[in-house]
Amino acid sequence: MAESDPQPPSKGERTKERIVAAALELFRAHGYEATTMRMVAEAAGVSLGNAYYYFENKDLLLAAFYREVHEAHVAEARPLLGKQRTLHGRLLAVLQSKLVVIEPYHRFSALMFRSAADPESPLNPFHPAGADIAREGEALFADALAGSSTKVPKDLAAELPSLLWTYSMGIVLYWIHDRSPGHQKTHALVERSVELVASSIKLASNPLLRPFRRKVIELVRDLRLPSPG
Amino acid sequence: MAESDPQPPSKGERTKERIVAAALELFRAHGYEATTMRMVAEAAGVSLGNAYYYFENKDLLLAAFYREVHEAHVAEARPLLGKQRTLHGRLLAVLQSKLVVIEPYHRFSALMFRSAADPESPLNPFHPAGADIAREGEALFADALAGSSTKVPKDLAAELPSLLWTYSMGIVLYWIHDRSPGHQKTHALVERSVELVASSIKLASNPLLRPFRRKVIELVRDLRLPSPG
DNA sequence: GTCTATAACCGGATAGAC
DNA sequence: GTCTATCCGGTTATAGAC
Repeated sequence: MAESDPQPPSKGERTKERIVAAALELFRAHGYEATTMRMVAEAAGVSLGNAYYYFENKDLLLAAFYREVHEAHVAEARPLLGKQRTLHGRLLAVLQSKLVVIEPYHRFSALMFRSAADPESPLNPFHPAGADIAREGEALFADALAGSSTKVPKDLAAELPSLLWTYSMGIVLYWIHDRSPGHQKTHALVERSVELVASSIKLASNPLLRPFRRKVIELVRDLRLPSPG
Repeated sequence: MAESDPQPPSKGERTKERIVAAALELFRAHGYEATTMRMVAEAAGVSLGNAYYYFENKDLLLAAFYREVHEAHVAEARPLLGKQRTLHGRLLAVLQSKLVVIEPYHRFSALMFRSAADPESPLNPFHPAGADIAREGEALFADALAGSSTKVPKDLAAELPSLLWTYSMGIVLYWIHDRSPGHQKTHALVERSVELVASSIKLASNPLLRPFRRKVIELVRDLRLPSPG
């Protein structure tokens, strides 16, 4: 997204692009498991071995897919953020747009978590290949926060983006298991939990709770796991 | 554990037992991925096809493994609970004993999450095969709570076991990604977060926070996803 | 009908030639 | 960079034994 490519794409780059495109289309049509590397290779017009030359394993293709989903989320959320000034409204915009964007992929979104939880997987936020998306996700929450009318103490503001991103991952995990029609339970969860989160953030500024707040912030700060960047 | 088996084990039951035993030993020695079904079958003295007669898939063997780990956890935690009366001390006992028990399996514990996040997997808490362990985990926290000197309002007490269990899963997820020597970061997280959790529970009884507390409790109660039981 | 075995399938991944 | 051939392991089909 933020890349500028002055060079024309080399042959290899174009082949790689074809493979990604084929994979994304097949993932959308059949889901991840049902899409075989052989299918991807054939659809891209390359041999199986050649596909593996570009993508060490199938998960890395999935990472490309998640990048696309993430970018669709940003594209969906930005304009909505333009219309909201309250913290509550802005968080709601980010989360609801997320649900809208991922909705078509419910059947295989579990994979995101399968991989996100696995330290070896390129999709987990502590793996180089997955770290970008996680950081950009945090950036979106940083925006939501920065543009809001709610004043947040500095020390808290520094930690909130990653906390909110973690919270949003929790929502997605709930959504994955949500079998209610139209995933209405998840939508209810978003509406109601966003309210609580927004209240909590305001509550956290209350002087009475200051010692407690400090402890939480210090905990989060001290124990953040190193990212591979 | 709570089963009484008046019948002597049938031939099939003994075979099944041999397969589990072989699998657990191999898992411990080589990890999950490196253990093939063919190895398990051979170690158990049965054919590959026969192993699949007893265990539809490899994940179900892993479920047996997690059951064993869970029971070791209970065995470790119970006596410690006998010595602690404060909520803080009791929660600490449950969580620290958990870390002790799972320590040998760090390299392949990620699998628990891979599966726990996957709605199709027998290991996730919403799947019948995994639900037992989750419920027993909650029961352990219910005990920790019930035996403590801290008074907890009834409505909160009803929700706390599952909330605490979820919290403990969060700790395990952190532990999985923790690369610090001796997983000292996770130990620090446990010590410090238990303190915060215990304070939060006390805080939640504060009349000033009552409306907030009610909202959280109602949210949790209304949006609990149905378990397959 | 409960159990066991052999052979095969399928798909992710790799080796090595061109 | 690209291919073909092959490996390897989870899983299944199926036939027969107890």
